[in-house]
Amino acid sequence: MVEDVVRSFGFLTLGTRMKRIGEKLQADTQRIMDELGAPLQASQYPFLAAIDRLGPLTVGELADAIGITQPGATRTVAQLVELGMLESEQAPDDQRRRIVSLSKEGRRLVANAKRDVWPRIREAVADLCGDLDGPLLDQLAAMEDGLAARPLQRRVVKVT
Amino acid sequence: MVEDVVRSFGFLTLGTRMKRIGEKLQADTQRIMDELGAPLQASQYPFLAAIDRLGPLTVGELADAIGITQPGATRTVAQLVELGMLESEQAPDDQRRRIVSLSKEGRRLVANAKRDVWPRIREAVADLCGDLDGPLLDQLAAMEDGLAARPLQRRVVKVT
DNA sequence: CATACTTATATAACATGTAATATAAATGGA
DNA sequence: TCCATTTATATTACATGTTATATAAGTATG
Repeated sequence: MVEDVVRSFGFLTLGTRMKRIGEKLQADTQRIMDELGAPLQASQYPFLAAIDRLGPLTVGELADAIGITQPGATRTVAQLVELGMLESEQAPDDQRRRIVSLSKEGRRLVANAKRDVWPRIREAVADLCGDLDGPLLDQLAAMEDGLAARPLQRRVVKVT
Repeated sequence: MVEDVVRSFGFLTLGTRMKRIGEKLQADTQRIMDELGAPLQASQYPFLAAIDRLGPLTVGELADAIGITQPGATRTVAQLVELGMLESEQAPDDQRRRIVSLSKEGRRLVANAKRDVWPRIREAVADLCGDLDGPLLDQLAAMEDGLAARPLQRRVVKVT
């Protein structure tokens, strides 16, 4: 076994390390959703959830709400419209803006996810890091060790 | 201002959020390095640092040490060889393995970075989150607020 | 009111990760 | 020893973020 230098370097490589943990969490989350029959990419759900929570939003507002750049939001919105989960229409007063809202199927998907999928993911992540405390680097180490010992999939309450 | 839903959703979107913070840290780190005249991408330094710390490594060992997949390591090693920072040679006993080591210029770059760049980055990140404590989500919020208030670049001790 | 600025979205080029698979070398058992 | 399996690296296709820039619509000023 080779030493994990990104862990050893501490604050110097914190960005790399947080990105790496985030990607691992997203990948595990994706597997949980696949098992539960959720038909989208994990990265696409924040768009549905944001509109479900805040109501119809423009592309720029979605980018802000999700914390990515506008071109990223434009692309994912286009994918979700293509998949029939979102609808977008020109704003009546300002032809530059596009108002993005949930389609009927999008609303159905969100309702199912809220009932069957999101609570389980929340619990699994809480199982991993809900009780953590102390310095940041220690918590990150605990998360990495915890994921290695038992990935998120095995922390999900079984579907009966 | 639109609500930051990734923050609001807590554990449900933790992966997205950690990835987002990691990317921001990397981007800020990149800017610091650019200002300090370090000529590589932030994501390439872990390769140099790993070999500096552990000695010559194979591609697979580098991937393990840095925590990425082997194809990612193969690509970055190829870039750094192309840039003249790394050298790779076939292992004498096993023609499949490539032993990757620092070139003369790579060693010079690491020496400079260790003296002038890495300590400053470490300090800047420590300034952001060295004193954090408590639950993970609170610490992440503090990091996001801290970065928004004063990016890493402005936490670097000025070069005299 | 025409022209210059600003704003919202789209597009292009690129960075950096992944998974799946190809290729070549080493290894082990009939 | 030969062939099947395993292992190490390379390649391909793709996901998802970025920055820079184009385009089109709104706004404001001479």
